[in-house]
Amino acid sequence: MTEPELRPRKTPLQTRSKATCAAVLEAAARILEAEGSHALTTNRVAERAGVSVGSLYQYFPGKEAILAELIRGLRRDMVLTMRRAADLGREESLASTVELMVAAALEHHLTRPELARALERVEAELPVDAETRELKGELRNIVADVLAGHGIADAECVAFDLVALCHGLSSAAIEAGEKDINGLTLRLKRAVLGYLIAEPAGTGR
Amino acid sequence: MTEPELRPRKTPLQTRSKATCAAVLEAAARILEAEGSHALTTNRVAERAGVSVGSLYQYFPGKEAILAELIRGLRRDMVLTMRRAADLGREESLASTVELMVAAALEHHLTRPELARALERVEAELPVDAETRELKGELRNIVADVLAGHGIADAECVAFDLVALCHGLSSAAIEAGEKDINGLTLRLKRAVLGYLIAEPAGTGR
Amino acid sequence: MTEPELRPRKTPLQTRSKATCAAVLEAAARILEAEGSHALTTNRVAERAGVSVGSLYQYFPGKEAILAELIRGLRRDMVLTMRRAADLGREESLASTVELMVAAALEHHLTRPELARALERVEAELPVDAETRELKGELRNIVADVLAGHGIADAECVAFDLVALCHGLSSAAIEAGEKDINGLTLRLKRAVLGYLIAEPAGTGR
Amino acid sequence: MTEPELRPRKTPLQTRSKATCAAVLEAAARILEAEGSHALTTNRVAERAGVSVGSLYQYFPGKEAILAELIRGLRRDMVLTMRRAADLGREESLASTVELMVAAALEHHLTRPELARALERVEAELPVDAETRELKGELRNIVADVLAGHGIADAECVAFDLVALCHGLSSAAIEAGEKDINGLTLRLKRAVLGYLIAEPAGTGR
DNA sequence: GATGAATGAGAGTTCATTCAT
DNA sequence: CATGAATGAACTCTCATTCAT
Repeated sequence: MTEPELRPRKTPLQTRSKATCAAVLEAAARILEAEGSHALTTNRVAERAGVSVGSLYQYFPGKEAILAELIRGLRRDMVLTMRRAADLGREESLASTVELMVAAALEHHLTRPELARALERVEAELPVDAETRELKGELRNIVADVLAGHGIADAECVAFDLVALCHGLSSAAIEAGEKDINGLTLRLKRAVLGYLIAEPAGTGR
Repeated sequence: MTEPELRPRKTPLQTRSKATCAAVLEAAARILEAEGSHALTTNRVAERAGVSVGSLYQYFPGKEAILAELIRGLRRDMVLTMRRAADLGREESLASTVELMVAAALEHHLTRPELARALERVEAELPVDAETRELKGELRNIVADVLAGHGIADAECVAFDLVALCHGLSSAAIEAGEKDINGLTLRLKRAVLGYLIAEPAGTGR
Repeated sequence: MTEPELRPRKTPLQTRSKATCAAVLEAAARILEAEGSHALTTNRVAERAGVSVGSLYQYFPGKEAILAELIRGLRRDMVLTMRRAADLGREESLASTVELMVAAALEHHLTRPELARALERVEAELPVDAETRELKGELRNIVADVLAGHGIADAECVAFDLVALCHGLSSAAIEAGEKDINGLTLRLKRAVLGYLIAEPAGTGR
Repeated sequence: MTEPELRPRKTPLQTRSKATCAAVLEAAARILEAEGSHALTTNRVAERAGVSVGSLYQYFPGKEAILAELIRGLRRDMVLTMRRAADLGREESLASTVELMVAAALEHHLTRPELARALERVEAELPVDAETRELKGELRNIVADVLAGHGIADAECVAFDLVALCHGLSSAAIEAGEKDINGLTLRLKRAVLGYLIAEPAGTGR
């Protein structure tokens, strides 16, 4: 099984190329959120992007590469948003910082919920490329750093759990059609702070 | 867009039929966990099941119906396991009951982790059929009943959150290759009990 | 290209067999007239006939044989009806006899119009079997005999033309949804008598 | 029952496209006349056209659309031929005009008899598209105009009958292997003029 | 004889990708 | 470089026919 190339073919420097590239990505995103991944065909993407299939293949080695790039884009955004939240919360109480970060995490599900959902599913079926893996690690590191800064033990593992648990909760809520974002933020905060407060179980007796 | 039929075509009563039907489902499951949903073609399923395509179509109106049936099977198992756990914990402390139920939830991710993951992704792309929706509600009801029995307020919403959060956490952990099941159980317990202990946020000052 | 067998497999003598046979034919007829020949599958015919596919194949060597039998049935009816009309008109004027025969011809299009149409199309795609060919000749002979009895020259050729022309006219009218059968009978009579009156062209100058 | 699309997918403007399109139609015609509609499969058409199936589907949404296009082509030809005949006969006697038009009608059966027959059968099984219906009306209008121009009453109904009757007669003759075209023309003329001469029946005592 | 589960060749159709223009 | 016509492997699904029960 030869892994398909997931990187763009060339990093376009010229203006026109960049525009084409962006148009392709945006077209793919729109199809993905409107009709799901089964409707994403290269021909349709090209058409929607106002570009010929040939041109599409000029910039992306294949369909998967487009998806991979969309995923990287989303992940980059997440890392950026999260880093900003972490920075803002640097001098704050743990509770406040958690609130900021939870809001940041939610943002990702709120701006283009269908796109986020679709990409998540796609991501699970695609071989993870190096950059994506790195970005995921980065995200957890940001959280871990914040936790460590507040003296929380075993920050890395806790960060992992908190990210996962937030992800599960917000995905489910958004998918269930939850509209009350404030309420959802509070529930996420409760989950996070609860986890942090609860004594690491297993110590008991 | 005509929704594809997701129910099996005939419920086989004879022995031979039942065997064929089961063979198809098992073959589909195996392909799914070994190669992912993109490798699941009706011809391959039939071949792997040692059955002709024609026979496959005698029992399932299409690929999607096979997937839907696998999903229903999994969900039925989950409900059963969870109900058993809830019953066992009837006279126990909240902490003990949580432990039982968390273990039950994990079981589902542990028996055939890849299959569970694949089906989850597939489920998100498929139109949900009535029975699946009902089974999901049932699961939350079981949890909500337990919570209510322990005097927890707003049991339904809390049940939703707990199920979602456990799901997120265990999926992520299993996917990350976590092998220490005891440890994972403890982390899940911590998340659940933490959420329950934490005062419903937003009340603060 | 081996011609498929178009004769029934056995001429059933027992009562039950005859019933099965008839049920199959009637089921096929019903499907044909309600949904067209593309919907005529052996499985559906069997089901509709309340018989197993196996039994169907006991009496007919294949799908085509069922169709061929239906065609023969229709042709036999036509010959019978037409012979009766010819007999009735034996002592009558030409005009009256023509009226009787035209009515007889129309009957065939009126009792089960859709079935007649469907079978006609099917017949054109099927290799003609001996009996059908004979029946068609028979029909023309009946007409030719009547014509000859009225002193018309070249009766065989004229019979051919009259049959064809009536067929064309009534098919088209029925297909166009004509409901006024009396009117249609008059038009057919006009066509037939007109043809007979008109001097064999080509003799002119 | 969703009606299949019968219009071509794109009207090809470039030279290459037009060639492909034409090749497909011609291949389909050849298969139809040589082996009948049951042998007309998209793969075979493509192969015979020296084109890939993909290309075929680029221009036609399916098998039926190819057939529909062939039918439209034939009908267009018929209308053209008939109009020309009607124009030629403008200053002539009724008998001469009839001769011209009868010859025109026959032409259609003579150039590619098998094709014409096959398409006729197919047409009866296909949902009629708008253009085809229009062309059929057009044909009758041409005839009706000629008749009206010669002072014939109820020209539309008569036109309908004449077209139908000619169709029936020539189809049957051609199918029966008639080779004497002059003779056939005379018989058609006799049928038409006879119908016109014969008093509209039903008036008689 | 009757049954109906099983068969599998083959039909229709799509879509990622290439390449002549 | 851009274009979009062409490609064809692969996929879903049907249905005439057989044969073990």
